[in-house]
Amino acid sequence: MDPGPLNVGLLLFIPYRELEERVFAAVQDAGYSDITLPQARLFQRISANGSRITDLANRVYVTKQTASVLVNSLESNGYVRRMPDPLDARASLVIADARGLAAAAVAAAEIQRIEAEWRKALGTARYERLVRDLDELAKHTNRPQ
Amino acid sequence: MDPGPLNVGLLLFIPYRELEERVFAAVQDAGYSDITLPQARLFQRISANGSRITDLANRVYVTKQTASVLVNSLESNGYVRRMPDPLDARASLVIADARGLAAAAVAAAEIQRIEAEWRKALGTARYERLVRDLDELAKHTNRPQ
DNA sequence: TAATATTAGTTCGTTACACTGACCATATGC
DNA sequence: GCATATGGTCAGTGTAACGAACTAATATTA
Repeated sequence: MDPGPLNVGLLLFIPYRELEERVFAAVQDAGYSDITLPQARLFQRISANGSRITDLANRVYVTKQTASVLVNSLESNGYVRRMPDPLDARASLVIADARGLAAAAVAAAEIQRIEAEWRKALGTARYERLVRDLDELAKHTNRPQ
Repeated sequence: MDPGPLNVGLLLFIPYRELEERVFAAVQDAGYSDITLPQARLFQRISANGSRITDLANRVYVTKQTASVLVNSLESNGYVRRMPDPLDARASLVIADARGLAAAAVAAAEIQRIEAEWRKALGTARYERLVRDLDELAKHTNRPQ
């Protein structure tokens, strides 16, 4: 049952998905059980000063229709709110609301825990280097981040 | 519109998803338009000597019911076939079929192209090091790979 | 400044996906 | 031999994904 050598995509995917799974479980266990994984994936891409639907859609790789639906759900449950974009009356800015900020704190704490594990597994220097290289690679993609 | 500093999860996600998107588009453009992204994600985890539904479900992070549905679709379109598992009469092995192998070749070619770009962007030594470190990190997760 | 084209976002309708629960068949342990 | 665990499917439901069509506001250009 040897799956064969893993390509780069899978090598990126495996730790990514492991982290996501653990963080999402931590958030759920902390009482935020009315958020789904696709909603959480969108939520974490919202910037502190608010993000437009279209930007979120691009970051998450979904259509703006889908992003709109996800934001509606998040809004219904108090994770985010919409505010008018002062620069463009067509647009609105999605911004984290109280419940969203509280959930984000739980997520951040779990990420810290996982990073500590990974540092231990690879050694601090090697881990820090990995993060820097990933950052460089992410910059190289021409996506809106 | 500064999204703030990106956590490790996102740093892994961004290049992963970029690669996936490009590979999937290449496969579609090559005429394999009857495969969906979730199906392709499962397909690429099938080992050369066949994989069980349960193993695929674990690798892809879906339930075995979902994996079963995805395999059915892939089977209908000639990407995979099921064969009985000689070691366990309850199980069956999912294995790539002709159309699946042809599509996989297209995917592999596109991955090579992307890796060449990434090597160029980071420098060969740094890129090879990154891949090794990712491999180490993937090994550290206790998931079935 | 009036006509035209773009862009931001929503609504509608449809399909695929993902989950839980329940179930059958085979294996395994005592 | 009987209880229990495991591999897989079936049924039912809700969410998420898409394309197409639409409204409203902004840019563009004549």
